[in-house]
Amino acid sequence: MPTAPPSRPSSLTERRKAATELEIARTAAALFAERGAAVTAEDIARAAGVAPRTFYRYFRTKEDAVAPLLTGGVRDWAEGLADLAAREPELPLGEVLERAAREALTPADARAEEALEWTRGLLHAMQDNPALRAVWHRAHHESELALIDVLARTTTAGPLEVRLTAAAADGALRAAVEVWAAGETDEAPAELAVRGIRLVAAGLPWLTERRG
Amino acid sequence: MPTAPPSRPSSLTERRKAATELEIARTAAALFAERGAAVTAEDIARAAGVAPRTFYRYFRTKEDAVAPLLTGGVRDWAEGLADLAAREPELPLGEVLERAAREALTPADARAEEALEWTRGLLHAMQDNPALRAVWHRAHHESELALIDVLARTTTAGPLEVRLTAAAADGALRAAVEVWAAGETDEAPAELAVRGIRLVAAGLPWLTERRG
DNA sequence: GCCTCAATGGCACACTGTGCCACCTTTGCA
DNA sequence: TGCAAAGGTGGCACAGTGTGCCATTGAGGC
Repeated sequence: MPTAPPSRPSSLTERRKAATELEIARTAAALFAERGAAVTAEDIARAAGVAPRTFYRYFRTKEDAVAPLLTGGVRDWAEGLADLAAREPELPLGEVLERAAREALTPADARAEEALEWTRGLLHAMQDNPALRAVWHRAHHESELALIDVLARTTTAGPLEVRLTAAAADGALRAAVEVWAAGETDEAPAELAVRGIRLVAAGLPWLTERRG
Repeated sequence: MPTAPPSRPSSLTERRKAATELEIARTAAALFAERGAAVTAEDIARAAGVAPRTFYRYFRTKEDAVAPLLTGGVRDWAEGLADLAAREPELPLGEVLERAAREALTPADARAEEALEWTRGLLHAMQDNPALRAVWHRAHHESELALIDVLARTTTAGPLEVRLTAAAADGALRAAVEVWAAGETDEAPAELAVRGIRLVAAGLPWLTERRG
């Protein structure tokens, strides 16, 4: 999960802003994981050492505060695949999706590793916090839009096919992270995602097999 | 979209409650479609002829007010397929999904027809109203949970496969309704959904084909 | 060292959603 | 028919959310 392009050596002000944003995000994630939905924006602001008014300058809602830790992987994937699809016009789309997924879900540094660990706790906290889950869903919605855009430009598939493929591919990424976060497997998120994307491309045989 | 089991001949009080709920839902849908997100709970309440306090007895948030018109189809689908899977243990799961989808998305009466029409307007209003879109996504999240439950009980597929199938199948239903609502096709929602489910089961060839 | 500008925080405000209570209609029963 | 229990409704107060506006302060360019 690269999440940030090598982090250009920025000015003091910019570095402080980035540090504050990350501090708020960590604080919010910890509080949501610890106390569930019974956390106020003021709680987060105070614990992060900023004024409530400042908190809302960084994030539009209190749930949004966890986005930097929660949705980085999805964002990276959506951006990465658009780039890759343009850069390698020969590559089948399935492979574009796989490579971008592997890159986005393989932690590249300590920062990305930490975000992935927070993701685990946040996905758990979502179980009984709809507003928090909405952040997750919104990120995936945006990734779907990006996918629809790429598919519409690079295939001749019809509207249903395009939207369906976007939903299924994004669903594969989402399922991979959710299965990993639930502790239902030993595989790494990146491996799960690649496997999921291949399944989607090849078909789901247990839907056509006779049950019994 | 049956949405309501034949509507048992209820008491006066119950019929009034149902009428009030529907009136609020219609009012909310009309206001959201007309004015976007710039609608207050008080606006909806006043236009529907109830007190704000009463409004919040019917719905937890102002966006939830549109749920009876927006999410009926998805709910019917999720419930229908659980029933059907149990009732016809021989039927391949793909066919269970298809039949339930056809039933849930084929308007059964004027009430269902109306709801489907509102759905169109609401899906459009969602474009610039994240809170409204969250209602849509939450309904699909619940449908996914129902699907995961059915799949876990009736197949031997692993955790990734189960979650992935749930995401893809629900995604097919969602894509079908969204494509229809966007006016990108002449097909009916039910036909689109069935076609989508079959695609998911059989695989998506344009992901493996070489581009050009 | 000064000047500009952006980040911060305080304040007021509209709006959201809920607990509590008082009222009144419906409903069940004598 | 009369009456009491039950439940729907609405008013009120209140904690919390999110934003516009303005003063203060510290960083970065000259």
